[in-house]
Amino acid sequence: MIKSQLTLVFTGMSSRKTRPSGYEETIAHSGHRLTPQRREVYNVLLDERDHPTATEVFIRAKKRIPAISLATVYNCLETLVDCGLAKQVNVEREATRYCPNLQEHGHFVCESCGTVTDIPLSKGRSLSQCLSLPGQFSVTHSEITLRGTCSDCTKKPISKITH
Amino acid sequence: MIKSQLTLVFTGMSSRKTRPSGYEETIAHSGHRLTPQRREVYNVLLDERDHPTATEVFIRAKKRIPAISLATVYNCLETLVDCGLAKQVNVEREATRYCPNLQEHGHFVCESCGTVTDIPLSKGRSLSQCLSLPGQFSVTHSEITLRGTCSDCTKKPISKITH
DNA sequence: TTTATATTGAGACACATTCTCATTTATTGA
DNA sequence: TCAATAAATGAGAATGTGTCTCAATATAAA
Repeated sequence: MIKSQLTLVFTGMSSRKTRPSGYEETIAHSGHRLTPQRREVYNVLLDERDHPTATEVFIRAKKRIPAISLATVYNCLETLVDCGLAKQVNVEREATRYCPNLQEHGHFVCESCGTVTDIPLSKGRSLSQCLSLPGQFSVTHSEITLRGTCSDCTKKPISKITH
Repeated sequence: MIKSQLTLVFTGMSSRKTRPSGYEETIAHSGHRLTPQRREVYNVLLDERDHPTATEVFIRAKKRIPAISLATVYNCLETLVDCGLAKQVNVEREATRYCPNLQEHGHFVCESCGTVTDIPLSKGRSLSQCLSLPGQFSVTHSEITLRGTCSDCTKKPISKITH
């Protein structure tokens, strides 16, 4: 019964773009179980690459698993981050957003429409090269965020952010 | 009475390093008043460049103005940011920190001891050069944060963060 | 002075996130 | 197959940071 439902889920997923092959193994091998909730939360991230917050993921996941709770969404997102399948993106002190893009990249936040866009690094550059770091500092993570006006809003400057 | 106290405060301040000359005018000309509370909150930032949170500023400011409240510290910090005399520094979703360094710079967060260090940009670089930004994107602010192990903790790796 | 405006600060509030813990689900080992 | 064990879910309470409200106070302008 539940098994067949999972099969459907799998069928639906095979059309999703750029899903890392073996993501199920990634979860399993991290010592976590691949539950229906985790699977769907991950699908939500893959389906719309717009850096949703936990609450937004919750709303989208509810369409697929109506009984899912916000706490579970938080748990699932944490698991995905643990496994390395998603990254947290923090903009100022707004709610944390989630991003399944595993390449090293920066983010652009449009102050007009609020969208968060992935921006690739300049070719052959790493972020820590941008700073003149004193010796003995060893970097494990780096993060860069730009703010301004995105391409769309530059073209039609009428639409203002409404939230 | 209060006037003479302020004079003392000024005397104390003259020894503070790299205080922008004319900071009083900066506040005044921004349409804000230079109150004792704002003055001392600013002094707290200048005295210890360790990126304190609002609560930490509150604790330090209380030693100088025992009656000051946390809400006022928040108000004062907001005013200083408005005037451009301080910047907010957000690390993950931790409490916002405040920084009176007005040069464009990045931050290094030590995952061992928790300190936040200012890191100057590489000579002749701007942050947006690190990313390959599509046309039509215009940048107004940029922010870079590195995480890892700082110089001190590399040397003595015993001390671990305890909070 | 008198009036208008700005600031302070106590407490209530908003929000994102985490915690607790009973229930459910899955896995392992006889 | 059937416990026994382990892990995950989810509802609600709790936490922490930061904001809002508003009355009291202080300052500046007329």
